[in-house]
Amino acid sequence: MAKVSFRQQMLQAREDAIVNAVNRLLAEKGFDAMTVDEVAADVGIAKASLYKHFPSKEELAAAAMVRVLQRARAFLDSDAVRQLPRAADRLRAMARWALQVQLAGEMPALPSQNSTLRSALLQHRDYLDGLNDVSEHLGELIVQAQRDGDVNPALPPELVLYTLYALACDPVAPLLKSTGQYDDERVIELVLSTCFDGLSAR
Amino acid sequence: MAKVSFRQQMLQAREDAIVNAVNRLLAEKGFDAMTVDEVAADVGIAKASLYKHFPSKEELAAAAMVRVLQRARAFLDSDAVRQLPRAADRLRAMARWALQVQLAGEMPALPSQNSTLRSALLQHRDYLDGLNDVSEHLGELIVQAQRDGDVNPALPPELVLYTLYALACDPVAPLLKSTGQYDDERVIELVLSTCFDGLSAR
DNA sequence: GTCTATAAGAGGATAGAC
DNA sequence: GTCTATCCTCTTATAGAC
Repeated sequence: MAKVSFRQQMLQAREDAIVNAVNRLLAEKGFDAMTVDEVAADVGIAKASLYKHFPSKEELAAAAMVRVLQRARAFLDSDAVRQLPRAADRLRAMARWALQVQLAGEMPALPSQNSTLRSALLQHRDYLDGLNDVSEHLGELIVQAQRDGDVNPALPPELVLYTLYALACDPVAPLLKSTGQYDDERVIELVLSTCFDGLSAR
Repeated sequence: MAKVSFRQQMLQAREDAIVNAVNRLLAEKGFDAMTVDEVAADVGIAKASLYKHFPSKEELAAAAMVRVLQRARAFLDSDAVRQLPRAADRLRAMARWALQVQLAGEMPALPSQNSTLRSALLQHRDYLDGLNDVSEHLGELIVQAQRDGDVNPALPPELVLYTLYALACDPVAPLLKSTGQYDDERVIELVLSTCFDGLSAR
């Protein structure tokens, strides 16, 4: 009994290491440029061993996406967020979190265009569940923030949702950081400002 | 003399057709998913013939990027834009133009991450010249709009520039259009609103 | 479950005839 | 400059021994 549990722990640890590597590589170079050989080398095992854990490259990417969605959900449920009184503050905290993850090189990037990966993900139960879960949670916050008069009620909630998702993938924050003029915190403040307050003067 | 000119015209027309196909395919599926075979099939010539015109896949993509930058520059120089009194209005017109091109499926998409293409483009004279040309032009408009008090002067001009570039590549507008609830014009108005006025209520 | 070795195929690029 | 046919590399995926 204890032996089985131990083996499962080892298995879990190994798969965590794999997903970590995939996550990092997806953030760094994207799905197409990431090769399974690289993942194997990064984890330090043979490629064939990888395929014992995950049946395809698409499943590898899906696992990374599922995990980042879980992280997002966990952050939404965290005390740090729930203590914030206004829904708009919680949305902003979420956006800040996504930018932090992105600047840390841990935001796996999917091709926004149609691809083999996109169609694979759209049939992936865990991924869809995770995406729906986060989207519904955010959707409620958006509607609430609009009721509170904090988020522009003239905007369709889907637009607000899409805009927040886009924030996490946009190259703006990394580009701004790459100029070397601002530290991470300043970059995040600036990008949040353009997103929530717009480019126009107020 | 006339014969040579005619041949050059034919050559030019053929290369235009190629760049058109590349542009459309880049917009539809991106650089990695686009194959040279597809381009050749789309143009209606053999792949080997393609390589007589452009020496590599990267050069094909670069040609498409150069042309869209030329189109952007031409729009900036057009009467429709120059007649606008305020720099901020000209920036908004530019953003609107980019969204129209994107919704028309004519905005070639580059991988924002590092890739073979990115390094190739960074050594491509015509591309860099075109990009600098447009960026400088936009940069002047941004600074002027900030002086006018129309664009938030607290934002670094590079951030405004990057944000405008990101607008043209973001999946937000196509996604919103795909819901089928809004026509192109409405989608563009909504996205422009989030970009310039932000998500927060004013 | 881990390895080495290899199959299988896609896709960028080229040879050579016309 | 256009074609057909081919090369060759890279990459996903698997076979089979341990």
